[in-house]
Amino acid sequence: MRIADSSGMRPDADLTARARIRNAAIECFAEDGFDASFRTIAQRAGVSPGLISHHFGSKDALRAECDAEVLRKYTEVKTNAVDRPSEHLFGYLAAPGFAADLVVYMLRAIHAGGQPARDFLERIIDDARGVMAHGVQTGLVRPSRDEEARLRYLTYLTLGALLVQFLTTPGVTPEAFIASVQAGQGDQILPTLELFTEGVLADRTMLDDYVAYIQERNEGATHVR
Amino acid sequence: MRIADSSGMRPDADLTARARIRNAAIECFAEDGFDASFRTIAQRAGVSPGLISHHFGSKDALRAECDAEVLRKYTEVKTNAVDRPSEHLFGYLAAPGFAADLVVYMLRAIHAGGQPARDFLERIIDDARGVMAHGVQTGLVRPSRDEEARLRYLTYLTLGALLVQFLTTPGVTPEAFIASVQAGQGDQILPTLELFTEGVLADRTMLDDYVAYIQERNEGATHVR
DNA sequence: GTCTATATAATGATAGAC
DNA sequence: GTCTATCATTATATAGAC
Repeated sequence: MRIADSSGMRPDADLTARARIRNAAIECFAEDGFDASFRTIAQRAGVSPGLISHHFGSKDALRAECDAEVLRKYTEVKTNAVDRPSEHLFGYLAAPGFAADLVVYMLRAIHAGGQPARDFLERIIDDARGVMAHGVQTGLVRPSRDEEARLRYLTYLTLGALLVQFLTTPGVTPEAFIASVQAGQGDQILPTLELFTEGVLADRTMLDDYVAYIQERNEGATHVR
Repeated sequence: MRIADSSGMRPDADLTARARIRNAAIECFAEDGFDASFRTIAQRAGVSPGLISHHFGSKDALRAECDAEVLRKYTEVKTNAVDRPSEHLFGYLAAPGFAADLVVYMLRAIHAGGQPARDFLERIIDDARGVMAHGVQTGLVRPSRDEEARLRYLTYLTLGALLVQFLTTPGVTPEAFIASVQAGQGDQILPTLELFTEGVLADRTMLDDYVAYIQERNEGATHVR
């Protein structure tokens, strides 16, 4: 079986121009956002701007293919990361800035809003669902009174914090940003561990009162029925 | 003393065209983002597009004035909210969607990135600093091992969650979005109280280990000096 | 398949009449 | 101060040559 880019080399040369354009667009979108122009993308792919329109028809169509490709590679990286390290894994992760481009592309997709943002968000929540369920099962994570609501809210929080920091970091490349996140930028490890271990509120009354209120409300609703 | 818009009425009529343009721009920027065109803004202000250039010179200059005005009104609303309700207060909060425009404008500023995003972020953190310090002082909020780092991280989290939800809510007006947030959209009250009261991790070992590591590192550094 | 050249639309900014 | 008309730029998309 022959796999196109199983080596660690830059897979530019033996790809069709169409695929090169798509990959260049993913990089440009990650670096500059989705208002990256055809000229920029064409230059990176080594083709003329007109060829992009010729192959993809419209910018929306180009972006749709990029979205799909990013999700596909994201799935690939994730499943490879769960399994034991295979030969496949290194080909992707060794390429400098590749996983970074994936993550930053998804941030850009959320940033741009619209239906694609919702699709990516749901996909991220789906993945987090498995991680959280596993954490609860192994006893690492507390059970929640509403697992689904917690899952979504925690995703909003963590994804949003990443986005805010990305947007307010001046002129950073995807690789540099992801590297700084992995290094625990700005002393965030301690506050993260504090919040996730101890919370921030000093006593339980607000939570307990609200839980009691919810229970009363539900009992009342059951009564009516 | 005569105050221009002390009444509860729409303050359009007796404002100069320049001020009407600025206010219209703030509304347009909040609703459509900063790529709202001069034509859109001019239409809302009831003037011609050319007049915007004539008064403000450039779009950046217009936005700078809008930023300043939003920050000014934000300060005004905040200080009025802290003091007892005065006559001034109602004039602003009664106007439908006014506080909403302020909040959403700031979200848009973060969203657009660059130096203005950093300015607004720092301003929000500054305000949160007082709130957190007060919470710790009254015993409502746990003290942190690094108050400043926690402050910043909590701001990233909460502001980011707001931004992600705003970006992934289809075609929502500023007023509707803020209203849904105030109503506790999507069952977020419970997970928020859970997280802030109990955290999510089941035991303390990760936090305790990290705190011990930090202390060792600091002692080592002190030794070297 | 690929390029060059061009059409078309929208934007911010400018000039001059009133 | 305000408007109309226009310019210059940029973007995507298209047409036709090679």
